Amino acid sequence: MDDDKPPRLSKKDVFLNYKIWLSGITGDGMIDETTYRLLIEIGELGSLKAAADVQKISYRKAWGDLEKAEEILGYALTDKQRGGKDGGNSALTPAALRLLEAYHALQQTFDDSVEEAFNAFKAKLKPE
Amino acid sequence: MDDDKPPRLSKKDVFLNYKIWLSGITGDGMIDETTYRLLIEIGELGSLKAAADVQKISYRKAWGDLEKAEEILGYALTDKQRGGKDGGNSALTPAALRLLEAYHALQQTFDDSVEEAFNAFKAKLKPE
DNA sequence: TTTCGATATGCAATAAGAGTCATATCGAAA
DNA sequence: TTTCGATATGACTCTTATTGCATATCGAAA
Repeated sequence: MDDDKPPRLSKKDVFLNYKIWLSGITGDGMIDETTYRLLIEIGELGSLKAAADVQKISYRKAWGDLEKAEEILGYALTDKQRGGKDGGNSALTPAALRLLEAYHALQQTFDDSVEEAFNAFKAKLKPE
Repeated sequence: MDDDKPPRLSKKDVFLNYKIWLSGITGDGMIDETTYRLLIEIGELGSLKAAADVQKISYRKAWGDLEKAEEILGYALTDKQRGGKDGGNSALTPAALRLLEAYHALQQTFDDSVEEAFNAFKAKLKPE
């Protein structure tokens, strides 16, 4: 009795959104999806500036986000070099790699439980 | 081997935060914790203004939030009366009651899975 | 020793969201 | 038919976040 019609999008469809982030006790600053992706790109491109460009956020913000992230955790996420022919570069620390992996797992867990919870939600709401 | 030391708070402790919300396809407006609590209070107090006051948000915002919520869902969450001796009043529709119940269950599911996921996260991060 | 481009950082300009203020509308009860 | 207080809504102000701009610093390679 399970019909497999593809779920049609109606103008009145409702979606569940969520956002998770890490913070320190002060609540000042956070490590969220933006920070996560920024770090991923830094690891990939070896440059904070390049990572900021790819993520389409200002270098100013990217730099600040990274600063906050390291402040919250209390340890460095990147090794940064200034100067040199190419102007400088940034690389992820081993700690950053662990963070990314753990954060990714966290997101995955959420994605899973979100879908499940949302299905239950819609089922409850359905009988208009 | 499980020592029951109360978890000490260090300046470098990290906390997991999350937020969930419902939205329509347009992404304009949302139904979140604020809306949820506002509706609860409306049901309790029979007045949007009173609910806004209790929640310590401006009537302007409360009204707008409610407007958006109903727009997203495509049906009324409140029956509103203007005029009369007491100036008017608001009451929840049966649909609103269902929404609140479903939303609450959604939050509950999250609260549970969050704690679990975060514990796993911290365990992964621990081996500094 | 000059050069080049990324890192580093302050600060003014903007944009987005929420709050404040003002004002209109409504209708049961006095 | 006057009154009172909540609903309704525009418009402006305030806050906070982000962008944008300017400017300094660094150091390997040419």
